[in-house]
Amino acid sequence: MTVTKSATRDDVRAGILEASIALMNEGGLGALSMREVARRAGVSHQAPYHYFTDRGAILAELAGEGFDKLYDYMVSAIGLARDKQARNRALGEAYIRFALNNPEVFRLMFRCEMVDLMNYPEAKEKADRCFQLVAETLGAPIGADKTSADLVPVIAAWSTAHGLATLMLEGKLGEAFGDTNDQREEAAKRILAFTAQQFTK
Amino acid sequence: MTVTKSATRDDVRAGILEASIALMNEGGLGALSMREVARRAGVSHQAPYHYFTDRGAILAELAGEGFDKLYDYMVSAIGLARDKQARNRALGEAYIRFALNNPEVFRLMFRCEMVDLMNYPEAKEKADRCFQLVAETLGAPIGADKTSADLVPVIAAWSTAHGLATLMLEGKLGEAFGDTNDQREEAAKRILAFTAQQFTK
DNA sequence: TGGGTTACCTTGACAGTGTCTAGTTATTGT
DNA sequence: ACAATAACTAGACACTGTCAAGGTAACCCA
Repeated sequence: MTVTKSATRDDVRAGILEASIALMNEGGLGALSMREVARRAGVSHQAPYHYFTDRGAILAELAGEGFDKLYDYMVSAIGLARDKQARNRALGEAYIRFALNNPEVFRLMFRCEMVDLMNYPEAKEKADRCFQLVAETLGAPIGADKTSADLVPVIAAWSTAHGLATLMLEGKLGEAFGDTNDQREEAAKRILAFTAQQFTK
Repeated sequence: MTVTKSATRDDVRAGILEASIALMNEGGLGALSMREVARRAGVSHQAPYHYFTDRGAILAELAGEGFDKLYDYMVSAIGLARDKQARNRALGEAYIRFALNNPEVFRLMFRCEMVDLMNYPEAKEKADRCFQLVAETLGAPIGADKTSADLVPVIAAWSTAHGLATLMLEGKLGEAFGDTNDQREEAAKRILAFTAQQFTK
């Protein structure tokens, strides 16, 4: 029986991730430097390398956590919906809510030069899990691979939600839709509703 | 009458931008460092600061050029279309073609932490020009501001095209749609066509 | 109980970066 | 022709990611 003495390995690892998240949320991804992370975690500037091969590995871990969180957002949103149409709408709204609430992580998750999922299989699995959930919720055949024609509607819907989230996040729609996340989310609902209405006409 | 001696001011400025573009296209935005730009342009590491206040100003200039180029893509695509429906489709396709052909510039144009258009009015104007073109082509009332309900369809369509471009660019759709730009553009056409077909049903 | 292996972490160094400051050269207007 | 100004260079600073080498403490097996 090993009694925890001061800081176990896992504590250090967790501290590093915690510091990374804090930095990211405070000053954006640009503020997340290995040395500052180490400083915050109270370890030497080289300690993080014992847990993560390089900066990209930390980002990949954070992105993976992001995909898990997105998954949770979507699952609980779907759970509240009664019929198929409500589910579809809830899915898109959850996607955008996640993006607005976690802008930096969202960026991380969808920028291949920051986190190339090819190199981080466990993060890729989490991402794929999200995509599967989207595809199945929107009614694609189970296990349909991305080349299938069945997925055209899925990708179209995904693109709309993703594009809207991105444009809002990057301020390309101006502040016309409000400067609070609640207002922007409300605007997003209207736009998604319009799209959905066209689809089911 | 000033005879050009060796390299005029404008030449140097142009050389700096040229080197910037080359670096960006070769190694991505991360490879675009002030010092490397200067090295390529054959000037001291400090010379670029005489033309651009900082790294962000170079990026803003490149982004501005990007918006101009996007504008051209869209205008010439619209020109070839006969009716309204064809114009709408051509617009979205041109948007995606631009993104696929100029991935790095496209990223630059739509990432506010890299180029905050608020700080670069002339780049912002070029961006607004693009948005106006999109809005008017898609049939919004002339001069409608972004808060107007008339713009809901415009933003919905824009989101779809932008999201699709982004997801493709970042490799989130896998290589299922092919690894050449032509193949991907073809796939994008199918997806946009599906969306448009829903809208006009 | 002792010795060695290993995981964990530190310190030091290197090349690279953006940008400030100061200095130098060239061009221009009068 | 001369002073002012623009264009450019050189040096320095603090910062970055990461390699290399060293140290320390825990564990395993005799």
